[in-house]
Amino acid sequence: MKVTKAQVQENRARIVEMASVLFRERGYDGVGVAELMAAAGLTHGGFYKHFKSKADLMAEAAAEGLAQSAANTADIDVVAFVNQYVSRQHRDAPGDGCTMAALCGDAARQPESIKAVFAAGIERQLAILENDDTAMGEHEKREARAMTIDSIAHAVGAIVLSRACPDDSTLADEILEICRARILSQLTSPPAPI
Amino acid sequence: MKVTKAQVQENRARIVEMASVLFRERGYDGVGVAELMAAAGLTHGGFYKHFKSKADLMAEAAAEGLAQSAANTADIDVVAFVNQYVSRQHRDAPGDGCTMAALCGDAARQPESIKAVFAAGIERQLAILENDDTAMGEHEKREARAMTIDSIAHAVGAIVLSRACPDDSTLADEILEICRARILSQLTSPPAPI
DNA sequence: TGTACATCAGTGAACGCGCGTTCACTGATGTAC
DNA sequence: TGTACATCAGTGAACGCGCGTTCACTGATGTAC
Repeated sequence: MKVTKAQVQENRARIVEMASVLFRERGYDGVGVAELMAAAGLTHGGFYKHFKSKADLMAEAAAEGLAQSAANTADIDVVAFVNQYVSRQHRDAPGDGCTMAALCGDAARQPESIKAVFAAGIERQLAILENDDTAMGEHEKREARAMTIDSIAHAVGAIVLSRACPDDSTLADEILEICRARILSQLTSPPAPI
Repeated sequence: MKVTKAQVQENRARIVEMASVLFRERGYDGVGVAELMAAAGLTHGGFYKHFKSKADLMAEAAAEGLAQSAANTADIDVVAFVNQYVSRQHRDAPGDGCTMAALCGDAARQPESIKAVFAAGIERQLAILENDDTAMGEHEKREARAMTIDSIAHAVGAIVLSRACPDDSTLADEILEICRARILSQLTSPPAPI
């Protein structure tokens, strides 16, 4: 049962797409190759016609997830980004959410090749959010980058800590609300540079 | 080969202690029962004389790790905490480091019982760092708590993002240095309350 | 205090299970004529 | 354009492996007398 070239491409893309969602929801060890293929409407045997190994797909799925996040935030500024990022909706839907927040804990234990994908994803997200003006001087550019890095780390920390709390806990919501307010206030009135 | 009561207690404590380190280094799925027991100098068969299941040990090891972190920061203030927390040494030694930073990604996918342990650990850490004065009014207390929650989330985010980057990457160090400076500056000159 | 025996932490083989991966086979597609 | 054949994505059974867990057994400890 050979399949058209277009179908092959479509199938492969669907595997990567489903993997990027399922990995975010349950972690790299939480989803098997068979389940991944089933989610894409295929059987497990064909997996290795598309990928060298599960680790290979992990890297590609991470890249896909990070690129998707970047694309989703291409037309909004940092304030809007923080508002939608540090929210209950995002926290409660990791499969549709940020790959950094969902998988950076897993990434830390993966080979360098996957960490490199994450670093590239972070840089890409920075480039989009920095919103750097060609008129800015070197100093302002450095400041803008620092501010964005700080906001992303802060926001990731809020989501990741909040997700580690019981589903109905007040602490989980408290973390989100406090952090969102503080990140936003820091963005509008940044501290003096060091 | 029965063993003295004291030895039993000591063995059990050593299993929990080793588990708390190994889980932080490699995640809950990254270490098996046999390896855990071997690390404690025992064989895997006796595991179930001490614990109902691996999940049971996971909860206990998390509690142990969180309690240890709390104990380690009992005599320092928030500034000192941030300085040692948001550092390369901490990032590069997860086994000796913060359980929240090392395992909150895993915890998010664990049953509520383990999340409850994490929430309790966070509250405990807060109680220690808040350093609240009995002379403080309700408002100041709430502010102090908010500041501490924010700083912890911020610091966790910095470590967790930095660990997801390649070992020798400049981005990994950049994240740490920028975040440490910002957290500290926010602690010394907090933004106006909302 | 000394003796006889029950207890139970620890051992290591064995269990079923699900994992990542391999393989012989299928059959529609895409190509060569 | 029509025919013959090679290709190769997809299938599903099978592989070895390591996992969490169970079990019969051991033998020093702790207890009862």
